Amino acid sequence: MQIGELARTTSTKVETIRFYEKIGLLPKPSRTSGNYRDYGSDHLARLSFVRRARGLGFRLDQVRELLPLSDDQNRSCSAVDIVARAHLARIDQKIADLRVLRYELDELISHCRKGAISDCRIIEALGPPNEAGY
Amino acid sequence: MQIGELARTTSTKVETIRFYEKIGLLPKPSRTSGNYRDYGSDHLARLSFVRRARGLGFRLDQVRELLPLSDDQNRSCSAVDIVARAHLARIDQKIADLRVLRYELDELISHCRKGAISDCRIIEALGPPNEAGY
DNA sequence: ATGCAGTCTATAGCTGCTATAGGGTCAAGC
DNA sequence: GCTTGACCCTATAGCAGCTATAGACTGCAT
Repeated sequence: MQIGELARTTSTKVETIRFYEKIGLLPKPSRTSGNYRDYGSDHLARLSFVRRARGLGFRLDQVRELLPLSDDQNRSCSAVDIVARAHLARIDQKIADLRVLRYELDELISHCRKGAISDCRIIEALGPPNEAGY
Repeated sequence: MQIGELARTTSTKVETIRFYEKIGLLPKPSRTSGNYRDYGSDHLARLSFVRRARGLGFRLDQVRELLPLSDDQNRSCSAVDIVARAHLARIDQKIADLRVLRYELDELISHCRKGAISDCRIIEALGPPNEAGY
């Protein structure tokens, strides 16, 4: 299986696969006589793992943490659980942050609509501390 | 006012201010005899604007869009409104995406807890499409 | 033989900073 | 007058996580 096919089956760009190889996230595959990368099912499995983990928002260093755990199926669950829970906490924090942001922005927009054209609340709120009180 | 003071009053790092200047987000200030940057209230106002907008999650190119609008107070509100609403929509989308993510991850974790040590659902779910059905 | 899709390496670019190296400036204290 | 220390200067490289480019080769069909 050459790189393009692997890319298609995992919805990954070719360059990304080569990038993962370069940073050691994917093992170097064997090469054909024409120096083309030749992948097997083990590469597919590993890349799928990486992509799924990335899709769940894990950062590359966390994926790196999870990878060896995926190898020995025994006793790994608790270790995985720790990483996953930490990640969940970060996601919750991010959601909370975005909600605050959303609220603030929504406030600004609704004031903008109500206000006269000449005094835009958004612009005002974005001004310096001493000019626009907030 | 030199750069350190401007940095402190706007909670910005000195390097960030110089960076903003380099990319043309802040106008070049005059220099003292010793080649130190010398800022005035206009710089303070503009940097405050940039930082507030960034704090609301606007990207730098959006801040660039908003900046000229902040200059002419008349007729700008609707233009600002458009940018702000687009930003709000993106935030909503991001929150929705994170919620889906959160749910998926939570599912995995709870199954992991319930399951036996040897079959970790998280690892399983991260496997390739043909090995772990999902 | 030629064309074209696919692959190769190496390198630079993206966003939004942050950090480093290696120097200059300025006010205070001895 | 000289040093110390805090501040400032420029230029450059680095971070994540890719993405894009240049310039060359391979492999298959016509």
